[in-house]
This record gives sequence, C-alpha cells and structure tokens, in this order.
Amino acid sequence: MMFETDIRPLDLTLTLDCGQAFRWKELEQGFWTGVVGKHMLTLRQSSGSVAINACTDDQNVVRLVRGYLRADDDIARIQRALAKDQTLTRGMKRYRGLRIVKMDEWECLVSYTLATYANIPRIKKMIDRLCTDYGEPIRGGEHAFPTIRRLGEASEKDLEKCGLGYRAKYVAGLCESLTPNELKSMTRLEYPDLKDRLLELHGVGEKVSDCVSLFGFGKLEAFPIDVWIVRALGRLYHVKGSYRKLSEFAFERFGEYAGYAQEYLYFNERSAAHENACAFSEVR
DNA sequence: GCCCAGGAGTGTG
DNA sequence: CACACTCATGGG
Repeated sequence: MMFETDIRPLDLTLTLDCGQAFRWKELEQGFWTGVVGKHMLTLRQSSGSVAINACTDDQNVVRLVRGYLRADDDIARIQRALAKDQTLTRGMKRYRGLRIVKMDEWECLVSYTLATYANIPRIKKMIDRLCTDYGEPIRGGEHAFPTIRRLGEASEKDLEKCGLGYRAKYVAGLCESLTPNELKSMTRLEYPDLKDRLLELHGVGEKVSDCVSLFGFGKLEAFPIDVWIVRALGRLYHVKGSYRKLSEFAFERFGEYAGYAQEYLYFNERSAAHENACAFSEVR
C-alpha cells in the first residue's frame, strides 16, 4: 500500500544514512527500507513529499513516519534561531533537509549502548542480528526491534553470539534494570533529569546519554559530543576541555536547539575532513 | 595481518 | 578533576 505525505524541507538520504538510526538500507537508488515500530517501510523522496510503501493499509503509518521524521519541526525557525551564531550560519544551510529522527526510546538506548567503540557498519550488523534473533517477525520479511522482555530472556552468552563482545553484559544489564513502564515514565522527565537517569544505567556514559535523550526521547537541547564535535568545537570556537565543559559551552551557545546544531557541526566537520583528505591526495 | 572504531568503566595521581 | 589503561571483535 502506498501513502504520501508532505515534509519540507527534507533530505531523506542525509537523514537516514548518517548514523542517527542504524536500520535503514538503500536497496536501490533513492529507495530507503527500514523498520519503524512494527512496520517495514520503504521511503522515497520526491522533492518535498515522501512516498511511503508499507505492507498495510493502515493510515496510521503516515502518522508514524511523520513522527519519526519529526515533520512538525519548523526547520526554518530552528535555523533562524541558530543563525544568531555566525560560525554556524555559513555551514548549516546546505543541511536544511537534515532532520533529527525520533526513534523508539528502547531501540535508541540499546543501539547507542552498542555503538560504543565500534564503527557504523559493525553497529548495524549487531543490531541486525539482535533483530533477526529476538525481534518479532513482521510483514515484509523483517523483524521488529526486540522488546525488553524478549531481549531479557537471552543469556549474556546468547547476546555475545550476536557479535556484541563486551557490550553483551551492558545490554543484559539494561534488560534487568529497566521495565517498559519505567521507560515510559522517563518520557515525562525534562532533559537534565532524563540525562541523569540514563547515566545511572551501566554502560551508559555522557555521550550515549545525550544521544538517547536527543534521538530517543526527542530532547532537542541535548548535544552529544563525539570526536568529531570535539574537533569542530576546537577548530571553530577554540574551546576544549572535559565533556561537561563542552556541554555547558554548547548549551549557552546553541540553547534549546543544540541538537540540530550538533548535527550541522558533525556533518560539517566530517565533510571538512573529507575535503582535506581529497586535497592532500591530489597533491601527491 | 594490522589498525582502530559516533565510549565507558575502573583505577590512579 | 584529569589522565591512562582495558574492554571483545569485526570492518576497512
């Protein structure tokens, strides 16, 4: 069944293929297949509208996709607010179509806990195996992301077999220390309290906590700091220091939309590194 | 074969 | 609080 919905501005590739979410695949040019909730979807962008191919006639998939892509975020307004920062103004316009995604809280928490000290292809593989081994089969031949209960039934050894390595004990710990109700109650917390609560979880540090706040709980003021952001802040703003220190800088500088600022800085820094690498290789 | 990864936990100065 | 070290494996 096909649906269509209007989301502007949007760059589907930038949004789905950037390490925010890990389950999207571009099976053929412009066709992005992934799983959102219990639905396997194929998305295709034509200018500002998104064509949704789903194995259901349930109109709710439109709402699902609009929620996932945060269709109600007013990008123009967000960019205007961030444009008070001159440094950001130049870089961010070409990323107008990049949207922060709103993942399922549990999926996001597990995904980013797995993402520690692993590269993106491997993160995708770990998640794929967790889903095929423990996720409920859904129409289209895919699997939903495994629930807390199902994942909790797996032993640490079982989880290791999915290629998790030392992360298996973290995932097992998450299943033990959380219930679906607790996760749901956490959605009511404001960002500072939410972050502290996430930090209590074993295997969840500052960076993962911020990623989960941003991509899982939709806290746009969260500002995850990875190696690329450290580089960007040093190169563009000449600030360096501990995670806490950089966090405070980001909050004062970027405020309620720091999460979008983070994405712009992240992409800008990666492309800057890429351009340098190309320039260097041309000189040789 | 080698290097290293969208980090976090632990121990030490 | 700041650093160093380890963690278990699979991609590139």
